[in-house]
This record gives sequence, C-alpha cells and structure tokens, in this order.
Amino acid sequence: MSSQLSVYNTLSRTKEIFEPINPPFVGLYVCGPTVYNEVHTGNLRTFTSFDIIYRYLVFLGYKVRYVRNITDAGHLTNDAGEGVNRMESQARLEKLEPMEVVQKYTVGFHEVCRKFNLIRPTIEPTATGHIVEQIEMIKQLIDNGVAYESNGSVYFDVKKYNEINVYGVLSGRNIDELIAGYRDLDGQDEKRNSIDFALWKKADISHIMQWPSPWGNGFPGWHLECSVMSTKYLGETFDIHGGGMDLKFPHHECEIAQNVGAIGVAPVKYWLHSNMLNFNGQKMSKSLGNSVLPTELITGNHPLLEKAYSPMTVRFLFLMSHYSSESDISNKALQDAEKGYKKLMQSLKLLIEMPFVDGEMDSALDNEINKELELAKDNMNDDFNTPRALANLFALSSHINTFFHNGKKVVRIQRATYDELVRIFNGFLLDVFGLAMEEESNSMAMDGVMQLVIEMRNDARNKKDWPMSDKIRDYLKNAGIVLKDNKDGDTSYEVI
RNA sequence: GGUCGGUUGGCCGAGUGGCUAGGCAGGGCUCUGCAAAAGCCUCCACGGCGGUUCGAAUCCGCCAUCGACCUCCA
Repeated sequence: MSSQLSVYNTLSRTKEIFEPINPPFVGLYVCGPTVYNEVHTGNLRTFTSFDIIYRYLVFLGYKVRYVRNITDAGHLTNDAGEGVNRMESQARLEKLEPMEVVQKYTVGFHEVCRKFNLIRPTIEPTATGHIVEQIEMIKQLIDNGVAYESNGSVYFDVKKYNEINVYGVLSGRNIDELIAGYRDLDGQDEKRNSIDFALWKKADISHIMQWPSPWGNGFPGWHLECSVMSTKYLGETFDIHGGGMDLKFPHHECEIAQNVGAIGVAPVKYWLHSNMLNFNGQKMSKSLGNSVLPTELITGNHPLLEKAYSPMTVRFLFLMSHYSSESDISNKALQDAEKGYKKLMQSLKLLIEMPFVDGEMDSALDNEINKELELAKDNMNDDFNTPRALANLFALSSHINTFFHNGKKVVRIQRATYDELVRIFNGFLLDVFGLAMEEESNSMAMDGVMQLVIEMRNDARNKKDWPMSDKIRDYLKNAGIVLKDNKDGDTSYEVI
C-alpha cells in the first residue's frame, strides 16, 4: 500500500495530490536553455531536477509527453525593449552567423545532457521554428483587446488584462506595486504602461535575425514562445510546467497572461519550480560571472576546483538536496557525494550479482526491509523527496552488504520482498535517479598486468613476505591503485 | 521599499507537535599478517526572546541574520 504522488504547486502554494487531466497521459513542459552560451551547472541542476521528475512519472506508469524548448530566437535583454539581441551580440563577439551560434551551443547542450545522463525530451521545439504560430497568438491577443501595436512593435496590455483577470496569480505581485517600482525607468514611450511587455519587437535594418509580420519586420518577445509551443504540443491546459525559480516572475507570469488573454483558459494545472544552485554560498549565474561549467567539473579545470568530479558524482550531489531547496556546490560537498555514490553503486552491483535463496524466514528482517521499501516510495511520492528516498536506499544498502558479508546470497526474506527490493533499489538508482555505473574503463591490458601483479604479491603473502607484499601495495597506492584483500581470499583493485 | 524563502550537530542536508533522518568526517569494536573494504556500536542539533500546549526544533508573535525575486538568467 503506497501513498499517492503529491507535488508542491507554486500556483496554490500548497502540496496537492497529483491527478493528471487525462490519465494515464501527462503533459510536462520545461523551460529550456537559451543557446547563446554554454549551459552552466545551475542550468544543469534545473534540467536534472526535471529529468528525475520525468523519470519518476514514467516509473509510476504514466505516459508522459515531455516538451523542453530551445530558445534560439534571441529575445530581448529587457522588457523595456532596447533592441539588444543576445543571439546577435554573441554572434558578433564570436564572428559567427547567429545560426552558427545556435548550432554550436545546441550541440554543446546536448553533449552535456548525454554526459549527465539526462533523458531527451519527447519534443524539443525551437522558437525560430514557431514564428508563424507566435504571430497567430499575437493576432488573437490584439483581437481580444489585450495587446496593441505601437510603432511597429506589439505589447501586451497588462492593465487591460487585469480588468477581467488577475495579473500576478503565480508570483503574488500586484500591478500597482509593479508600476511603482518601474517608475524611474525610461525609454518606454511606446508602451501604454511601464509593466506592458513586448510580444513583437520591431527590428531595424541592423538586426540580422528578423521575420516579416503584419506589423512589419521584427522578432518575437521572449515570453511568447513558451505559450505558443506548450499550447501547440500539450494543449490549452496541461499538467505540469517546470522551470527555475528565477523564471517565476516575470516569465511564467507573462506566459499565464498570454494564454488566458489569447485562449481564455489557464494553461497549467501544476507549476513546479526548482531552486538555485549556489557556488561558495552565492547564486551561480551568468551575469555574476561565477559560474562553473559542467565540463569544468568533469575535467577539474577551474581555479576553485580541487579535482575532477565525475558526472554521476555531480548528479548524486543534486539528489542529496530537495529540488525546491537551494543547494551549494563545493569541493567538500562533491567529495561527500562521490563517496556516497560509490557506496550505493557498490551495493547495487552486489545485489545484481547475488542469488536469492529460499529458506528459513527472519520475519523481523523481512519487515524491516519492506518498511524501508515502503518509505522509499512514500518519500518519492512526497513531492519527489530524493534526499529522504536516498536515506532509505542507504539503509537498504546496509542490508545488502550484510547479505554479501554473510555468504554472498540473499536469504531469510520472502521471495516477494526480494523482488520488490530489486525493483526499487535498482529501479530508483538507475531508472529514476538516472545514476549509471561508472565502470572504470580499465583496458584488457591493464587487467592483465594487474592480474600478474596481484599474483606476484599473493606469492609473497603466501611466503609471509610482508615487506614485499606491502611494498607492492604501497607502490600501487602511490600510482593511484588501491588493492583490497577480500575476506574470501580474492584480491580486487580500484583505480582512484 | 515590495513579494517570498531560509537560519538544524565538525561539514553537507531532510523532516516532524511527543517516536533514529541520511551522507561525509570523528571515536570504539569485529574481521584481517597489516591495511583497505564491509559489518556492529557511538559522540555532536535544531538563530534569540516570549507565547500556545501535558509536551515544540516542529504552531503563533517579536527580534536578529542570510538569501532569492521585483531588471537578462535554470
């Protein structure tokens, strides 16, 4: 008897039972990267959080359509609309065509996703591929009286919208305060109100990226693509919309306004927001320039990193904190994660290798394992609480190690318990958490040499030639190879 | 200034009105030629001050403090 999945909905600010609109189907939309630069580790954390959420939904048996966009249209740097186009500025900086920038960083993004074992979305649409649909939505908004053209650009009329609807339902803002806050900004002549945001922006000749529209040549506003693409692929109302906390306002707020303004219905049932990743206690962000790239973590090639960390170590670090809490990355935290990861994967290996043997039952042990399995499921059902589920897996890991310690077989529990143990322990680690075995890819030659060395050392040990035996082990240790004399007489090695 | 969220043991990091979080580190023991690994046991805690309660780290209030968003960012 397991609990039901519940999720923390930013919209209601409460935890709600997750009930899909059309079970067993689930629509999931996640705001993807803007491909004008390499993704940094903070981006990676968000995408990993939703990767795990996606994986868990699939694990529960849902048929999930997972849409994550690629922003390649180069939206404005700010709502005031000083026509700065990120894609273009980066293109000028690198002396590349805008689409070369897009291609370069899209490929780079996919490469990072692959290394960190992120499952590809089922649809990965691009903004530039949906210009036509974006223009259509703008027309609808104008027809509905919540958008207006001004000097070749089109803006969303927030005040007008707010007469019938509520702008700010997601972020808890009210427009009077927002207007007050914007008052000292200038360069907003085209807008009726300072809080109005761009749907379409007029482009002058110097802009390389521009498209024809009923309002002249230009490019789409930066909130629009998500409204358009989520509606196109997931319908007017879908189940889950995810993204980083920093997108809650204004991006997600504007998305809701656009959908309600154009179609008349709120687009999303459950809004999920993942929290920021800090580095040295400070938010890691592109604008602060303190970001560590995923590739730098893997190579260790960064002044603040003591060593290289494997992708699975980083993934494990993310799992150790809840997706809605801030997380801090540091050498210590990474090294802790590395040990924890190895410990669980070692138990996983043992569980896969050990046979189950029927026999006398220890009901206390059986109960204990079943309890831990139930807790693991309950904890994941409780808003994807990976740190708690991980604690359950550590407890199970102890049991598995004990089985191995006492005869290398799983005994004294029911067959059904064993089956569930395998299903949950393996399933959570590999399928839900997306951890993969990082086998040290030792070459055949290496294995051969090590076999010889171990044999020579064992000869010495059999002759009780401890100085020689220890000399070999110490030498190997200095070379980064640790020998382990197991209880059964075998010696294994590990490259560190 | 507005909105929101933190403040937990040496470090990281969950959670709950009374019942062990967990990991890493530390200490002890078992195993082992010695180590490593593994197993067992163990130390260390809930920002401050009030209040509610039989009982609060958990609820309420005040204070202190840190941070996020309000402006491009996952």
